[in-house]
Amino acid sequence: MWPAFLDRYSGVPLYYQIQQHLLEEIRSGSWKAGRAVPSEQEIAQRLGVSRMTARHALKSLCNLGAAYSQHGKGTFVSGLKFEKNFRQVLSFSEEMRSRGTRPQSKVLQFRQAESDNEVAEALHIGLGEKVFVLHRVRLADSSPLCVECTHIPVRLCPELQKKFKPRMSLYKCLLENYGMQIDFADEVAEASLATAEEARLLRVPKKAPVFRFTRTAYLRNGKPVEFVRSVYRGDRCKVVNRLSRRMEFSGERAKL
Amino acid sequence: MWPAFLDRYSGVPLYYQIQQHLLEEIRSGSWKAGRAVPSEQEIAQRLGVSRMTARHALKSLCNLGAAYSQHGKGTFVSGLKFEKNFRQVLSFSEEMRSRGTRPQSKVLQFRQAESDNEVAEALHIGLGEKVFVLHRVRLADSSPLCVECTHIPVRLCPELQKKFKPRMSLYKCLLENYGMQIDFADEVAEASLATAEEARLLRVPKKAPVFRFTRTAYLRNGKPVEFVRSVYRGDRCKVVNRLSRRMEFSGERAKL
DNA sequence: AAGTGGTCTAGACCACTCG
DNA sequence: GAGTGGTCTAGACCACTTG
Repeated sequence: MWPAFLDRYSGVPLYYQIQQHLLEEIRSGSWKAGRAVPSEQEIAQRLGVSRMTARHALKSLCNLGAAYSQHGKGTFVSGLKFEKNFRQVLSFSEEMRSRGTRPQSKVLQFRQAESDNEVAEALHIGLGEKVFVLHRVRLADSSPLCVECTHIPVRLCPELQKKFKPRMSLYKCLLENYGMQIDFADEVAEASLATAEEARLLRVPKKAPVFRFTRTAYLRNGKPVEFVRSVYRGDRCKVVNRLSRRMEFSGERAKL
Repeated sequence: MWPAFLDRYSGVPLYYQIQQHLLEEIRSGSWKAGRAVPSEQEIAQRLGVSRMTARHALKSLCNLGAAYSQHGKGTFVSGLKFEKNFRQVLSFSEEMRSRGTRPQSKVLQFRQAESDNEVAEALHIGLGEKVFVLHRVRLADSSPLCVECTHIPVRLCPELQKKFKPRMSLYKCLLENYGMQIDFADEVAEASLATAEEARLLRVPKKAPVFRFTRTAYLRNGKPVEFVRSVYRGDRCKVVNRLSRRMEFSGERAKL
């Protein structure tokens, strides 16, 4: 069926090479939705790996959503479209570029301030603790898309005002200067109407529909590093999400 | 440190018993954020299980977001709050009950129709193929929250009009009569203003802010079974999401 | 009965981190 | 160098599905 494509000396994990190979068959459309993927035993025999390694490859494939397993039956190609944009935590610049539009921003303010109640709670810091406040208008292809107000504890990145240049990506700046990598974020969206001030900045009529977001971004260890309030033009953006019905991620049964 | 709590004859997987035990320590607050969780070897030795089983337990704990691993350092308690409502695919009834409010709905229409372009594409059926159309106003504590228009292919559940009673949960009906269990859904939200008709049904002023959703719900194998258009009152709901920055789920490196 | 995925074992070598 | 997680092996038994 397949040639032996494994390279045992490349340093790339075997299970990952296998997963990528299977993924390629699925993405290319060679294997239709519902078709059985080779079983653990078949992979193990054909490729000369242990069954646990074959299993690892299949499980990782399922975790990607490309396939699903049924106890006693087999593992099957899922009917998902891969072209879909799965939503991720992207910085504004990343998000715009991934859509093929040119990101820009105009800094309205960049100052230190004391955290208010909402900010302190979101960032797990004391009420009144110093935070940087970065207030920006964000543009896509030279036309305003949103107004953003970012809060970051001063304690986490003391020299930020010197390190950060208006043109650069804030996330890149945090990573390169402080080793802080954003891993996930919690976001709350509300449907609302633009205030007079917002309407002016966004160049929309007063009381135009807008999204009002708050977002808290975390490191991998769960520590919050950024809290953002933003207002997006309703006519220029949609919020896309994938909701899971499973309580767990990869086949676990835990109740949280 | 711990007594031997494993029951090898209960039928409950060992890794799962271990995971639950660790989770309990974390949820109860006995183990603070950042604290090292027992290592794979330590668990294996103390509980008399193989290292792979201990590893499985820790990995599943990480997949839940309760901990995170660092190569060469250890596994640590994450700083996440568990009380947070992770968003799931819930039927309207489930979602309302989970918030402690009483769900109701008023059926405006329940008929067969031919799929339009958007419906056909979302449900992967032919243009014009028969679908059930269920048009409802949804109430929470006797006050209107949203207007919903659900589309389901007739082919998937031919007798639905006989099986479904206005008071029951549609998801429960699909599960009990057709064995179809919704597993996940893709949702698109827009910020918009209520039309005159919507305003009347929702009992809000004309041009009040609303969310406009479309939602496609899928089975575990990726087959779409339901497409919903809905309009929610902006003053009575928020959209909460957790965004991931990882491309993968459980530590994989695949690019999709 | 045969094939499948789910769990488990008892080892092994490696890369990484830290003192 | 000691401890950690990441990968891998070659077996094993089980529960589940299907013919």
